[in-house]
Amino acid sequence: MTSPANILTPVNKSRLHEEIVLQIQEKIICGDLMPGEKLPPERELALGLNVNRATVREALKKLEMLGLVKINHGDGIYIQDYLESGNLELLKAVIYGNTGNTIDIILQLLFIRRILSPEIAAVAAKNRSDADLRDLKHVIDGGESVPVIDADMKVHHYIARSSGNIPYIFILNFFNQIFLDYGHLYFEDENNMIHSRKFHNDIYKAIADRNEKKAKKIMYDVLAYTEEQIRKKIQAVE
Amino acid sequence: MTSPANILTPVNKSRLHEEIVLQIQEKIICGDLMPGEKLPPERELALGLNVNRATVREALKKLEMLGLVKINHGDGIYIQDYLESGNLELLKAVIYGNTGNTIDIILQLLFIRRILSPEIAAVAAKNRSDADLRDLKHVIDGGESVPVIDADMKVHHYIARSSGNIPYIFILNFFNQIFLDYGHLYFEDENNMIHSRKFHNDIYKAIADRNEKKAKKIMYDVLAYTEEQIRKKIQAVE
DNA sequence: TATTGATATTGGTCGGACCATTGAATCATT
DNA sequence: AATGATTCAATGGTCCGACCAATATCAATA
Repeated sequence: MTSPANILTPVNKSRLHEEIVLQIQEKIICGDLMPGEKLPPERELALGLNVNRATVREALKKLEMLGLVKINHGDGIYIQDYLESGNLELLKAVIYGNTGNTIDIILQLLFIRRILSPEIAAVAAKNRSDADLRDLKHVIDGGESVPVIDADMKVHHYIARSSGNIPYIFILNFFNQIFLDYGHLYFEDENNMIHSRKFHNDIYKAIADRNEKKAKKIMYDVLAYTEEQIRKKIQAVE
Repeated sequence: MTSPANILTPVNKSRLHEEIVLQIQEKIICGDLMPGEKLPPERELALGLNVNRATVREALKKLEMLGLVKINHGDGIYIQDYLESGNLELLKAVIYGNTGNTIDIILQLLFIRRILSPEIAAVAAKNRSDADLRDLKHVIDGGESVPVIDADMKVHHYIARSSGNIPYIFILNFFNQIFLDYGHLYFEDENNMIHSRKFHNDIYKAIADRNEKKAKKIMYDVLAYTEEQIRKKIQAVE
């Protein structure tokens, strides 16, 4: 389980424009730059940041995509209200930033998942094709060779695919990206690992049997359990 | 309601790099470019597309953010499996593209909203502050002067804020961006407009009274109604 | 007063250069 | 033969300076 790679933390080989993104992002999220405010022109920004204009532009492009700024050709660059225009990519920045409310957001994310995923599991039980079922089985049969957290992510992914609900697949991608970094809070406990393995088998059976209600209940139970475990873990830390 | 602007369709003043994004995006989504495949180097792409390398880079930057490609310094650019790495921004491309499944995705989106939003409404009734309530009232009191669809979006937005659930706010932003373009399917009917106005008042009262169950039910009912109306509208078209 | 048109500002694109990282081939060491 | 170090070519990242294109501003005009 604890492979050598797990004790290492990736070095920060940030690109230059990434650093600029972070810097401006920070200022917007913490309120130094308010919605409606106009940013200095690219040329000035480049001068002030002591980088080339092309680099500034790459950064601005990303900020625009995050919903943090609006770029108007011939006019200028304006700060947007990210609560109205921000997307889930931006939420990552909020989570990984040092805004102090990371834990709250994780719990809110778990709440959303607990509401949404059981219903999707039911749809999956109804709509799944035989090919879907085979993919799901393949993941579960991977067994002990693959880390539980990876298997778990894939199980959810294939359930999503089975449901056929495209938007949910993309929302789930976001969940998974986050839980990749915070999943250890749950999976570092041996009992929870066993619990999840059992969940994988149980929900597979329910989906195979096309038992919608059972799939829904199994999904709800495991997510409620997960949520509770993480809550406890957090409280223990505080 | 039908202001002059509504009968006009915005001219396509697409930036050059946007066009490149669309072109490559299309090839990836339709399967011409498969996951794992390596894209030609930037210099070659620029040559082939007959544009400057800087322009290609801006396009690639966006494709990377959409989760469509992975850029490795010193190595190259690889196509990713967007079903595993794509985010909601990419979903927009799928919706507005000509993949033929737009309507299905809209209905799936409505499904998710119907599951999620009532629960959020309940939380909002519990957590709302007096300031939240004032904002909500302000939108509703805007009355006939503002188009129903705008008021409706804002009502949902302020309910989201009242709930305090940050991730939901960002997911809702996505919903709203889509419904801005497809909301006419619902709001072009006079009865539906009246229905929505009533909904605004009803849910305001429930939230003001901190009546969680009522807020949840009111939200569920209106979303179920909306969904049904849009379903009918679609079937009528076909 | 309202419209038009010139001008300045600002984002978008260009071409060409050099830097930084990676991967593969080569060579040296054991 | 296997392993590690070196070199080199390919490729993304950054830089510079120039010009194009859209927009805002304001003076000139009807």
